[in-house]
Amino acid sequence: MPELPEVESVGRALLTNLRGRRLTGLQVAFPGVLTQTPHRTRRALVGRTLTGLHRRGKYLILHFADGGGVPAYLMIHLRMTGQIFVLDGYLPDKHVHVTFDFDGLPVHYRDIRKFGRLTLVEDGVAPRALDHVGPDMLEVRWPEWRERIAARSASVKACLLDQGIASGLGNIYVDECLFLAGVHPLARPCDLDEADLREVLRRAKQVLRLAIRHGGTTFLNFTNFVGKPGNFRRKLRIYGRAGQPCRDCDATLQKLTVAGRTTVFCPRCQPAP
DNA sequence: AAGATTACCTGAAGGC
DNA sequence: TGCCTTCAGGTAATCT
Repeated sequence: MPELPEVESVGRALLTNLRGRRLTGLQVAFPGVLTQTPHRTRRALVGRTLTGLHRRGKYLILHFADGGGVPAYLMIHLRMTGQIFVLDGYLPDKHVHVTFDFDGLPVHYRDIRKFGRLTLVEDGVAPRALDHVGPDMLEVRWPEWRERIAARSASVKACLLDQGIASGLGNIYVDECLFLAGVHPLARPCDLDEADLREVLRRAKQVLRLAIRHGGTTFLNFTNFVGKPGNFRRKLRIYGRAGQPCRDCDATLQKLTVAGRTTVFCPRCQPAP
């Protein structure tokens, strides 16, 4: 399940391998993952050069220029099962929906559950399409964090999953973050003191940076640009470990549903609000 | 009007 | 070599 670190990992590889390359073709097997028709997408992008890329939360924004006019952008969100990769001798299966031809180098978009989207932005203002997305979690500083979250009365877990408050965390890293911060997932930000809110932000950034260094987490089917799984899974402190002992205090980790998601926490390290 | 719930998809896993 | 149910979780749309 790609969250910020997995998207970052894919983005870095895309930039390294494709910057300066010209898009010479675009094959679309399943148009549903595109926000515009294959014809329009092709017309907007084919012939242009990939000149840059940036990431906000779980979104990747690819910059395409043609040496003069208004640049075009392709915003990519992998949602649950999206993958972008290059593999030597790879034969696309039924889950490969789009293949980019970068001057002879095939780049595949594969997505088993078809939740992901490739959004074409032609007017040169890609950020406007991200207006509903909050700042990247790694960019948020304490004063902004306090302003955005302190008054909330939803569970802190729901707030961390809300990409409009800050973007990048998903279910795995939210649980890791709250465990490290010693904060119960059902606690409400409006009831927490500033030290706890500060700690939640600090731990969120810490776990994201650590996961980036390890190439992300592979739980089901995340693979990086060259088809390799991430290495962070063995570092996970509690995600997927309900019923097992806490690595810090030996208490039995518990499971409950918060904000509609499976949630694991330590009843001793994260006392009930 | 914020917070909660459901729809979108497919595949894996478990019960019988 | 089956059938059915449940689960996985990011986001948009829909509810209360």
